[in-house]
Amino acid sequence: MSYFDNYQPGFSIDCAIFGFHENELKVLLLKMKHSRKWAVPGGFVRLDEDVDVAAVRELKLRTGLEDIYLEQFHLFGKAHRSNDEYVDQIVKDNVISPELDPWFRQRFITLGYFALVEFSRVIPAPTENAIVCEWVPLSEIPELILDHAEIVDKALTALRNKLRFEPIGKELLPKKFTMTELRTLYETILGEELDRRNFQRKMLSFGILDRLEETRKGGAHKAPFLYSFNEEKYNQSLIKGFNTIW
Amino acid sequence: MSYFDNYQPGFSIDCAIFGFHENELKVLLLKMKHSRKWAVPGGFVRLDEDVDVAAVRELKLRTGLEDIYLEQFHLFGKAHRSNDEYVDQIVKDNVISPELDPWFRQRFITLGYFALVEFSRVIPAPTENAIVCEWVPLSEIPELILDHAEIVDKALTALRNKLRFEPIGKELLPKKFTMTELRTLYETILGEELDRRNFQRKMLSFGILDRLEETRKGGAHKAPFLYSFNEEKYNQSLIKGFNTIW
DNA sequence: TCTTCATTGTGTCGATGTGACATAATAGAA
DNA sequence: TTCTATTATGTCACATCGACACAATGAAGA
Repeated sequence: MSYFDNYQPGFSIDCAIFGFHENELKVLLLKMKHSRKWAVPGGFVRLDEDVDVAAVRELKLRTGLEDIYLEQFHLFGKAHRSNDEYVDQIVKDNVISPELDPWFRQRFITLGYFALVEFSRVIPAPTENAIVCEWVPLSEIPELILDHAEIVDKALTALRNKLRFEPIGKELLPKKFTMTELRTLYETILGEELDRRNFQRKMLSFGILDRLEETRKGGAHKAPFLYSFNEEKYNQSLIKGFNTIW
Repeated sequence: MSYFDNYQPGFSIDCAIFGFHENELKVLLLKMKHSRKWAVPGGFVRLDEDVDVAAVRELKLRTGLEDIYLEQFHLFGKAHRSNDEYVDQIVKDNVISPELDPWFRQRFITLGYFALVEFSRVIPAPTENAIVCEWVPLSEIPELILDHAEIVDKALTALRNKLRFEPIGKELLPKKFTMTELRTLYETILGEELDRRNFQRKMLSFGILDRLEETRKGGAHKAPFLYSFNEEKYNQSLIKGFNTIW
């Protein structure tokens, strides 16, 4: 049985998986131990499998999580985005077995997904010994294979755009969080500072947060309230969007 | 030479082409003369061709236009969105030649594009005798093949979302237009009425319109000013977006 | 225990934007 | 000339926004 009998030919999916930790936005990357370049997790689509289901399967494989926020953002379809030099290299590096050579020499197009996950729930666990799988801060992205740098870049842009019009955070933060943690997440994604007080006012006005009775103690300062997302209202906002011009 | 030697296997593109005419949003549909169901224009991607280029090629084929606004909006990848019953039917209807039977029996995924065109520039011209090609108002969409109803539906949603955050209209209206025509376009896409006076104020505040000296005479009423889009400022707004929450 | 410090919660104020509506202008029809 | 439909522009109360002041408070240190 060959890949050609089981998988959608010339088509792959790639996932930019984002997590938030220590005030940094990180992306999950992997590479073969002995190869130099990294890649975003990706895979192929079984012939009898929905494309979106294949993406969930790949995510589950890499993160162990199933209930993940996942969204298509772009199809990368340049004629020569994959090429023989690349395949020569991965053959030489024993990244793939020789039987797979013809499969990888197809012209490939890939569908990009971005995923948002709660950092602490994921322990990057290589599924094979030869694979390294790590959270990498966006500021320290190493050299990536093929057009994967563009994939990460476009995924981040898609995430930013999403943030501008919809609530985000339920997937990236723990259940309970402080307003400062939420704001820092926004600042990190947007790459700019936001006024602490105005952010709080605006965010609360959306009505998607519940303020809990608890506070988070531990710092040499006033203990901040903890908040959680109100599932129902959060989902309503997702549908309607926040701020529409018209 | 077979399709298998020349085209990306199991992959197609489909375009929902929108035009605006007589205060209605219309979509370009086509069908074989003797078949019952309609379809949105689509095609295959040559093995050495960028996917986006294939979409432009298909659009040029159907509309004669090359400088068209075109945007990917979704990949339709359900495992059984195409099926044998469908292929049986198009074979029976002589829509395809028998040699193409195996090609069409592949599992197909399709990338949806939506396109915005100035209605008057397009004369729907069937490229073959057996094909009917028509502008159809959104309110009168006939029965469509496969999941093409979903494709049109999702394309419209994408168009609406776009309208909410970016200027739209340059591609759908003639060079010169009245404020009422622009507003009607917005109302049509959004499916709701907008206050005439507030729309004008807001639209002008974006600074992407130039008011011309001319007016459009012809009605039994005050002649409205004509406007045109200011290319430079229009494109700036496209990049920055209009109204961002943060 | 009292003071100090860092950070949070809440409020204020002027500028700007928004929704609802009034009024004036005008091309063509009656 | 008058009437009518439609456009152009203005008004006004109110909401929202950005910038900032100040009080509250949990913990550390004197």
